Order: sequence, then C-alpha cells, then structure tokens
Amino acid sequence: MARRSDHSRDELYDMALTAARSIVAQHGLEALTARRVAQEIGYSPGTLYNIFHNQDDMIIHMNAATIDGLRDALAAVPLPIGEAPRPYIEALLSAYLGYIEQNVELWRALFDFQLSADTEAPAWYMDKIGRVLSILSSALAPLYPAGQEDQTAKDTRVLWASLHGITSLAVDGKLSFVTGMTAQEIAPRLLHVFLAGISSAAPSKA
Amino acid sequence: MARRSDHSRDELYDMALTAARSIVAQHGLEALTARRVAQEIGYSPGTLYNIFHNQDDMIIHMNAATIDGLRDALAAVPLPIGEAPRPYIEALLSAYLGYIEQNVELWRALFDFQLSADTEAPAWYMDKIGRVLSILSSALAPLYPAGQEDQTAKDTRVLWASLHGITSLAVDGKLSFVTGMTAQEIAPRLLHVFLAGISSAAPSKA
DNA sequence: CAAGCAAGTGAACACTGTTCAGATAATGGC
DNA sequence: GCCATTATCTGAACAGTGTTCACTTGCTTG
Repeated sequence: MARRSDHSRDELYDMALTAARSIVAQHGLEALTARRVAQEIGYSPGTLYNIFHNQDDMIIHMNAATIDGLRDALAAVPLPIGEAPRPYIEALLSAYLGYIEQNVELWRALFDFQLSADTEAPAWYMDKIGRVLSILSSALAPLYPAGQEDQTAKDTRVLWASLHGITSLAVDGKLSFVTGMTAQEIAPRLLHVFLAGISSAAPSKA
Repeated sequence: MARRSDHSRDELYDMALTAARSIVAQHGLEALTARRVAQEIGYSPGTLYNIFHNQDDMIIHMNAATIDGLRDALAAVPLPIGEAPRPYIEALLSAYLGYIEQNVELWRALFDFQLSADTEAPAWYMDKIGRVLSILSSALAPLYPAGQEDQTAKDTRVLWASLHGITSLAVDGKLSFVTGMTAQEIAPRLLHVFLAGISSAAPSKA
C-alpha cells in the first residue's frame, strides 16, 4: 500500500518527533532506532526518510524541541523589577536544574549527539541556543558596570559552560566518580563563588 | 589454527589496548570495532573475548590508560616550594589543557563512553580518578585556612566539574555553539574568577 | 608417543541505518 | 466516469555492528 494520506506531512513530522521524544525519554538515545519510531507511528522505516534527511536530522529536530523547552522554562521565571539581581539569577539556576532533572534523557541526548564531522548545525538551531543564552546574559548584566557588555557576554559563556560541566556529569551518572555531592549542591556553590569572583576581581586578566 | 602461543596473554592484552588506543586516537571512538582491533593485532574477533569480558571492558581499560596519562602529565608539573599557590595552579591548568589537546579523541572517549546501566566502575578505576583529584586538591589547599579540608575537597570537585564543562564542550566541537572563545581562553577566566571568589566569599552559603 | 586441554577461529544471530525498485492510492485532465 | 500521471509508502536488501560457541588445532603433560 502507498499514498495512504492518513496524515499530512506535518502530522507525520509531529508524530515521528513525539514518538522519538517518548522513546528517548523512556529508554535513552541508544533505544532510538528508525524501525522503532516507524513502528510506533504505524509506518515503515522508509517513510521516515521522506520526513527527515536521515537519523541525525531527526535527532537535531528532537534536540531543538528540548532547547525550546528550556527557554520556555527559563522565560517562565518571574523577573523582579528593580530588585537585586542575585535572587533572579538563583531562580534561573533552579529552573535550569529543574528542567534538566525532569528531562534527563532528552537532555543527555542533546549533548551526547554528535553531528557528523562534515555537516554543521543549521542556523535556526544556533538561533535557539542564542535565545537561551540571552536570558542568562541579561540576568548577569546588572552585575557589570555600563560599557562592560562584552565581558558580560563572555562571562555568561564561561559560567554556562561551567554549569554544563556539572549537569552533564550529573545526567551521565558520573558525578559519583568524583564526589558524593549532587548537582543541586555543586551548582549553587559554583554560582556563589563565581558571583563573588566577578564582584571582587578585575574584569579579566586574560 | 589454534593455540598459537605467538604471544602470551599479557602481550595480547597490551597489543589489543595499543591497537584500540591507536584506532581511537586516529579515528574516534565510533571507529573502534572488535573486528578492527582483531585485524590490527592479527587475531580473530573471538580472541578478544578471551582477553576482555566485552567491548565495554576493553574501553574501560583504554580509558584507565588515558587517566594515568593525565596523572603523569600533572605530576610532571614542578611544585614550587614555599611560593604563592596560584602559579602552580595555573601551571596545572595549562598541563591539563595541554594533555587534553594532545589526546583529543582519547579524552572524548573517556567521557563519551557510558557504562551500561547495571554495571558500575571497578574500584581500581575509581582509585585512578582519585589520584588525579588529589593532585588538584593539594594545589588548592594552601588557599584555605586550616580546618577547611572538607571545603577544599568540595571546591576541588566544583572547580574540576566546571573545567570539565569547558573542556568537554571544546573537544566535542560545541564551544562554537555558544562562543567564539577557545578553551584556552575560557578556562583561565574561570580559574581567575573562581580563585577570586573563594578568597572573598564566605566558605559556603549552601 | 598418546591423550587431554587450552587457545583461537569464524560462521552465525540478531540487530543497526539507509537505499530504492516496485506497488498503490490520490489527483488532474478529458 | 475514467484513465494517466504523480506522489507516497513499503519492505526486502546491503553492509555493517557486538557477541556467542561448536569446532579445530597446537601445545603440554603423563
């Protein structure tokens, strides 16, 4: 049989992505196979290649949804107007850790996945990442004097990359290789020390 | 043919591990297959299962060698007696980043590899990790007042996990997703801010 | 020198992503 | 209403993966 038109192309895309996210969320990225997604949506494996260029493409779209979810979670944190910046930053961190905790496997998939060497991430994907970073950056901005926007942007990346170390070790179950602490303990300590550091230190030595 | 005794069991182990490291260093972990290692050492795939329990076991041994190499690289950094602790810490960081840079693929393999859910890392493996951390910890110790050994140990883990975020993004080529900076720029900035932070901040808030 | 044992083999199994010739249902033209 | 075209979907096939295990073979001991 062919040309069933039970579903439009967009519906198929949504169904496939929903199935993929469900499989990964429940069983991890290694359980995500073309045949399994196909079976879950009631189509054959070949059909997936009408929707996605290949498996990498499917995973990229899945990961994009994970990034969007994070942005929504961070955007939902209320921004206290005119107050001290630190409670807001701490609330963002809490939302960040909470989102990861509730989406462990999808979060793992986001970073476990490696783009094949020759291809690079599409522009719309980079945009989504930028939107998340801009939330963090605007939260840090009040801590820097005017004219230090460049340092703010850089330190946002430094802080995020550092946090990512903690969370990625956590979701991979590797934090226990080095400590008995949890990400919920380590991350606030990093934030605390980091904020103290930028308040006391010269803009940058390097 | 069988029972060739061209090589002893230990020789076979060394040959297999050398071959594995060479394959990974040149072509990445995904190129590491049982058939390829077997071919490289001139034996059949089945023979590998006389040496290692399975592929995971082989990778663990390979990763252990990578950790040992890092420990050696860090231990080779001269410890300046009676001097300020920061230059030593910075030298350690430099050695750390240098080792990773010279062993990118092996380093990636170290963290890309996931132990299957039911098994856990052997004790001797954890010991090797501990030996690396103790070098870092003793470098940080002079910055803490006596009686703060617990905080020193914790902050060592906080700092290392943070650094790991930077280096893991770097070796995965994902630093470019968030910044144009390199690990060689970001890591010293983190160290700078972190050290400033622990000097100025209260021991811990959490 | 014979018997037994240990080491090595490689075909086989169940799985993977991906391709593509072929089948088929919806559509456009008359 | 019907036929030709076209877009869609299928599923067998291919080359690869880790792992197993009946079998062969060479060494070693009695």
